Amino acid sequence: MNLPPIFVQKLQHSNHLNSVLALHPNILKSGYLSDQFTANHLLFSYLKFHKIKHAHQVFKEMPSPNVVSWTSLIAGYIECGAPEKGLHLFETMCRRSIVVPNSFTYSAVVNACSFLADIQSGEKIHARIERLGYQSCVVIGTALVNMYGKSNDVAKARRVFDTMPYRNVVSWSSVISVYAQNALGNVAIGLFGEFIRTVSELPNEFMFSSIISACASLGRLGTGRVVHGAVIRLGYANDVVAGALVDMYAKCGCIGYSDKVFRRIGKPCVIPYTSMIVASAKHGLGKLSLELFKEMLEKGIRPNNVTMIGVLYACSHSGLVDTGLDHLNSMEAKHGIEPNAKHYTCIVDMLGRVGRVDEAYNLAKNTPMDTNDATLLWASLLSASRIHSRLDIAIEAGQRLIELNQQLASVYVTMSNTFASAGEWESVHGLRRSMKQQGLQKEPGCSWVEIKDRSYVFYAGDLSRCERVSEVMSLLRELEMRMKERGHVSGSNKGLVFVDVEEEDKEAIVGLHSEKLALAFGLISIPKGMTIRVMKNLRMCFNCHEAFKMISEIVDRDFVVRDLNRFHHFKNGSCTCGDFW
DNA sequence: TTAGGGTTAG
Repeated sequence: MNLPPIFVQKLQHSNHLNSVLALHPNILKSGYLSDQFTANHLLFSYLKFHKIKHAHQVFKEMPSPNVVSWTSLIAGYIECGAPEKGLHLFETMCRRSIVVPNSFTYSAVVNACSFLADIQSGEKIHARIERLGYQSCVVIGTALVNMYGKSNDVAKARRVFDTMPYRNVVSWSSVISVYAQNALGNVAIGLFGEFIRTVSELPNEFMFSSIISACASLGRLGTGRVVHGAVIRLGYANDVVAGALVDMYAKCGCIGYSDKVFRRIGKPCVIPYTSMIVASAKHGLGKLSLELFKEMLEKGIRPNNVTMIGVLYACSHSGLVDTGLDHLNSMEAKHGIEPNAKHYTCIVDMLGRVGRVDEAYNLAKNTPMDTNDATLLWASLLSASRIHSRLDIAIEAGQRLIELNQQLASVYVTMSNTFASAGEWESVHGLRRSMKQQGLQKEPGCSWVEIKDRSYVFYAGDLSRCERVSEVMSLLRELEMRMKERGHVSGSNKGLVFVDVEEEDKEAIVGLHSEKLALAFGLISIPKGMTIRVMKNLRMCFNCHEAFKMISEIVDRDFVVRDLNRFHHFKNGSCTCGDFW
């Protein structure tokens, strides 16, 4: 039996960076850096400890790095969060033409393009992969599916997947996550079913996480519970799946289940904590969010920038303005997290809600950001300005959004509504003309809810497509009556009336009703990219937690989904488990 | 004989 060289054995058994650091000069002195196998092990040992500079030093010290050395270093740069450097290194490798990239190199490079969402480079590399015939490699195919998905080109991702000669559970997970991440949860769920029916492999944690996330975005509680059952039966219990479940139950209105799932995690890491912080915040339980945040800090779990978004979001949605400002101002000193545009957007939103529109505006003006962040921030400020009748700031926010060329139809509608509430009809008509000239049409707001495997869809301003209209209307009347009893009159409807510029004469309040209804059933659908509208109108009218309490008094218990039969799909009819908990 | 693909929270 051939044993690996002695240094390699030692490197393989190094569990601490110090032992690698100690071996390095010995390897150098003994001349073993010219042995590619040993040098590559040294390089890789540094990468295991995320020491990219040390790894690069080894690479430079090697007299003749081979394809493994180049590929390891490229992958190392991607791993440590510098994919652009990985890509640059690949270009150098090709330019020098001494070492030829292989399939391992190409999979790493495609991965770099995924992280950068750089579809231009990705497509060029894809073309080279095809020329070289590497496209039939399952790892490269899967990496390409992921790359197109991360660049939001779902069609191309699917085309690659469909032409793969061999696919495994990783390839299926990848294509399912592409749909889940691109607001096409129904397709993701359909593909999951196809995988279960046609592939003999079992789904794994990656696949389950994506599918649970798809259920969350669609508000598909029934499917989500069935998937949860499968997760339990297959014994999967990692933080990522648990975090996805916490999020799914919260988005489906079941914060109690979120809490149960969360509390069953032995040692939750930062992600489930963040899920639970956000979940509580969305249900109006800001104080619980802050308690959870304190708890995780006490356990020594370090928050990241998303956790801080959750904390600020919690303050914002529970009116804890001063606490929110304190967290913003201390997050860098206390947790080493520099506030970014998303954090400032939470704060602008928080100030805007309580009517501190000038402060919100000053903050918005002075925050540097990219187009996506700017769109969220100015849209939030526009909405707050409308609610608080600040025509001056609404005009500026609207202009900024028009300059950004984002959400134009929404901007025109909100601006028009703001002018309408101020009685400035000339401007309202001007905006309507402008919309017509540009051919802008606002897509109607849409909410949906899944009850016993059936989806009920509600369009703003249009009840004709809504099933069970009379039941819906009677529930709404009762809900509104109770809201009024509890003081949720919401400023003589000023902030609540939803006027569609194209349909101004219709009964405008209907649009709002349909959205309230989705909440009434305890289910808020939040597909990526579509969310905000639904939430925005809701949040202006009442506190979600309060609503859930009221709804549980009104809604028939029959609406709770208890059917777990679809377990059978996963276990050939041998399921006997009737209780999730 | 070292190196490669898929997940969650905003």
